[in-house]
Amino acid sequence: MNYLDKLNQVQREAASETEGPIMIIAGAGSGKTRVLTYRIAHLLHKGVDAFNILSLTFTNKAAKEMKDRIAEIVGGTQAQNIWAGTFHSIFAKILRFEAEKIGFIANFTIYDTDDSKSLIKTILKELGLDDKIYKPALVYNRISSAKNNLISSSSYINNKEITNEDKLSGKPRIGDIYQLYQKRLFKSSAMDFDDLLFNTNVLLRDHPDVLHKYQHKFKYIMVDEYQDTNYSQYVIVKKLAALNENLCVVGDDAQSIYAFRGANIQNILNFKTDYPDLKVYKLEQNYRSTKNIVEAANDIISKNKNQLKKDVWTDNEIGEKISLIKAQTDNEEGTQVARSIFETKMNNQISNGDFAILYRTNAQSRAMEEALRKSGIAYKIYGGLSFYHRKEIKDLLAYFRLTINNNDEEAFKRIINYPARGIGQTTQDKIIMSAGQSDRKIWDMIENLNQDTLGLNSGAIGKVNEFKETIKSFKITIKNENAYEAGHRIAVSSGILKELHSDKTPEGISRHENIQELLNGLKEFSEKKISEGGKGTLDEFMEEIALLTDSENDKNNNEPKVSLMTIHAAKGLEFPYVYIVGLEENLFPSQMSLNSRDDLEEERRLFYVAITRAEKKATLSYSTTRYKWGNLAYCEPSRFLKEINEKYIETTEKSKDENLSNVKKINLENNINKSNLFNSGNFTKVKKEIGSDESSFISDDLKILKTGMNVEHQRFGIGKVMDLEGEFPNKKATVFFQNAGEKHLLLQFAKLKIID
DNA sequence: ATGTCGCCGTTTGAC
DNA sequence: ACGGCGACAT
Repeated sequence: MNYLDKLNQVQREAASETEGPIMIIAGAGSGKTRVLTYRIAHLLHKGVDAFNILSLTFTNKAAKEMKDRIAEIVGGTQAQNIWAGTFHSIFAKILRFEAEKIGFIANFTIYDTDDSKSLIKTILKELGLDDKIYKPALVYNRISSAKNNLISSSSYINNKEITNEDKLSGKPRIGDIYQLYQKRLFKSSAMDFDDLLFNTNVLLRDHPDVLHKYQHKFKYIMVDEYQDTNYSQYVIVKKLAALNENLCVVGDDAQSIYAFRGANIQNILNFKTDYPDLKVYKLEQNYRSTKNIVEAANDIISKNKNQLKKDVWTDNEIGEKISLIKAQTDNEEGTQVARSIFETKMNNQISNGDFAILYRTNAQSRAMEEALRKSGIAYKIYGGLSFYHRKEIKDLLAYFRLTINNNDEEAFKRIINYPARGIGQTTQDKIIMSAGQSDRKIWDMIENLNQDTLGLNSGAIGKVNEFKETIKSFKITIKNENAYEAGHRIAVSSGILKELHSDKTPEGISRHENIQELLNGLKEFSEKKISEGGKGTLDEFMEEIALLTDSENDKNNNEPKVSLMTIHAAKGLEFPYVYIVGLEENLFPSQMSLNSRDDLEEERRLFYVAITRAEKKATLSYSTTRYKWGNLAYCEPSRFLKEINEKYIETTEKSKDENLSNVKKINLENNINKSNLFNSGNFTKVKKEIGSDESSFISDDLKILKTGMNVEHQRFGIGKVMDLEGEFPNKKATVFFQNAGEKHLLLQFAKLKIID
């Protein structure tokens, strides 16, 4: 049987049109992965060498799955030779290979976001800038977005428009920070995530021979999720494809959800201008979901102004309507979702693996997790604080990093005094600051401490020298031993294992277990590499894990589990039953997105992505209250709920009763009784709600307060009471409080002092 | 130099 | 609720 027979007409055309520039606009669930897979299989079948194919995917997991499926179709091991992976991993590989061309060493370190922010903090300290004004996260974003638009630090500083913006926002020195930041990265032989793309651009721009080499190598290029590429990625692709122009991009503007990190929807829209003889295919038939889901999703996305015309439809059954769950608290939301999963599972005889719970922010996972655990439902959380971001793991990895790359400043800072070896802040500052202000690299300083005039006492010098010798001995270790042996030795000799072993708190034990797990991972890695005829060194291990994300690190555990993840992480995945939780204003859509139409439209696309993950049924839920920053917050149902036509939503007697528009709001102004027992200057008490452990306002408390009253809040200081609103019959109420031009929602009464 | 306490800001998303 | 950080004590 011909493998192309498994595709519909348009899919087949798109898959078999192998030459020239092609754009595939693929609606949700329209089988784009399938098309890409068959397209590559088709190329191989036609005799194209696997080494000439470059496939850029959104996750490494997607790349791996694609390779496996291609191998199934065409057979043989050729599929493994395809260059497939994320932009970051593919170009990191190329950059290591070509490192010396741009002045780097091949085993440069890749800084993650934490490292980058930490470096920014160091620089702020050196420049004497206030990190309250120059918030590291903000500075990082600013630098990141410059890099993603291929603006170097010098062009940043020379760009009037940009520097004016910074001046207006009261942060005129961001350009200087950027410049210093790059200098420090370079001195540390390190690149951050954005540098992997930026420096690839530098490499291809300044070294025509290298460009030619890869243009010839990558005769066929495919880019998945093209709507989420940024300018820097766009230029790379454009350059690489310039010779053969066998470029196929696949995307869906309706699923563009990464504008916040520089993704540029224009990349799709401009594609036609770049390639006039472009062929465009639209995949509009959805194979994934029921009619109900497809139509509801269309309904949602139609509220967006900016989009390409597309008509997604399906031949599938009508299916079940969307259910709505209303809860009183975030914990109850979890309980109801867990109960619904349990019931659905029983009624349909299906497994945990058929369910996913999707949320807007990682913080929401907690309530879901608890409820599932109580119900005895197996689950797995994807994303969040990934394994490799845990402190203890980063600590041990920092030893690996510093051993491999002695100039890795962030790794150095992390472990120079961990476990404690008597090298205090003062000593560290002297070393790092003077290395920072001179042109010398960290390791150069360390190697020549004795002759230095850093003003260190002999005790400190001795201790640092001891540390230096330790790292030097590790260098020999990693040359002679495989990743596991070396890793284990370092974990022991560094004192990390001992340090954690002596910590008998539950956290300490868990940290110790994590280290053991990392060592197990090293063992697996070494054994696998050795069985493949390689060495399985620690260097290789570090290269592989630097760009891994948690979802790609899936343990091959066969027990089916409910998947918990953010909607962003769910991109590209599908599940029979999908629960989208926390559909509340200021949560989804996120509060941060309410300022601009573009941001709100991105949130709406995110909702679209969420709902189109569902095959059989989508369930939406929201809660009327939720803990936020340890306080109870009152929540309104999300505007997105109202945007779905009611005909797609299941209305039971119960939910009719609690209809969205029915959320009662009573202004308590007229309920306030002036002749209350209240005495000025007192702290009111936290009242307990019956049947729950929440502390919150109840209407009796509210009788004391009146709009316009001056009150002192422990956190926010002195301000005025602005609004009082409550919801009966729950007798809960919300107090808005204004001070210093900011409006706060007060959630806890405990620390409120009434002044007059 | 190290450890403890209380205050502060934090949370959109992630290669 | 929680982690990071500065202030302060040991």
